[in-house]
Amino acid sequence: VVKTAWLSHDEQRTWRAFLATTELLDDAIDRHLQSVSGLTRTSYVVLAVLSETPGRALRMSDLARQANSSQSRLSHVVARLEERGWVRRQQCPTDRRGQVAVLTDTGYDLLATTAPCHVETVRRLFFDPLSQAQIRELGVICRAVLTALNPAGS
Amino acid sequence: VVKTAWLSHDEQRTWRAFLATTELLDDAIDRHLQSVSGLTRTSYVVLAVLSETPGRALRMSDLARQANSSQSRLSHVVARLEERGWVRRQQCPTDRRGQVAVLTDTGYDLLATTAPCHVETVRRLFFDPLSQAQIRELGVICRAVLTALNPAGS
DNA sequence: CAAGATTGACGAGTCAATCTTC
DNA sequence: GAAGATTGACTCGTCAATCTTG
Repeated sequence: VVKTAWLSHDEQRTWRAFLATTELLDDAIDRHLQSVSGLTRTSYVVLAVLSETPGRALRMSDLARQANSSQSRLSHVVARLEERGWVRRQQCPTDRRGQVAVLTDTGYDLLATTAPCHVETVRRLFFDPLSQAQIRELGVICRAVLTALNPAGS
Repeated sequence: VVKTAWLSHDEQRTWRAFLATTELLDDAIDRHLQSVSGLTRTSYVVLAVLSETPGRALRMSDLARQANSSQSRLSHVVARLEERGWVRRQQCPTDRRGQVAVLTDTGYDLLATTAPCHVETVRRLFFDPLSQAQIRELGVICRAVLTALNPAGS
């Protein structure tokens, strides 16, 4: 019954390995981030993106794009981050529809504390098992999939 | 402040690309599965694993391992699948603590209908942008990460 | 009417607690 | 006491509806 353009043997194996890897890796990283900082992967990425932006501020829609998040997801996340005082929202001066999310000093401090620990986990779980060449090749592969996924480009 | 064993340039680029790829790919696949079958990626994988097992039945803990899921997650998922009549639970004959999840005929039919469509999506989003060599190399890379992630092996 | 952003209800996953059997 | 499995409360993300400004 299941035969319409089925996967080849290599594809099947790769797909299974990819699924398992992303699932287990995501779970492990989520658990670690949660335990050391109370942050979700999503909220960590939001803080990280803000911290790298000049002025540590971004419009909600730009932030959503750069954090690979939907607008509604971002709204919820930022609302939670604001409750805890890590982010603040302001009216956008040039567009009255817009809101600008600003990383607070407290938020920056939290990120500065969390980041090294997080990076260490990423390195241990993800990079240590790979060679330099594999890391570069994986980058090429991901960007190829990304380009196809996101015709608009980022 | 953020300088403890930071990532190299290549690592940074690869990590960002990997994050974006998995996030966007997962979202796209979830949305597609949901729209054509009402299934989650998790529940789809559960049904798929069962369908490939002789007897279309597995103990909960084995099913959890093979579906890369926690026990509690699996309990919730199977409860939902059972409500809709796609899976049924039975006492394990050899261990009175155990439960066996069994794929029903209705569940199998649903999977048989959904699978080709899902595979088509996976092929289009994931495999089409990649060469044969890249697919094999990605498999090698994922298995290397997996091995490090899961010392017990599966 | 389209774009930016938010909200509320609902579905799904996590954690800790619990129950049963080994 | 540990393993198999479940449950309930809580958090997070999605979708559709809504509101406001362009």
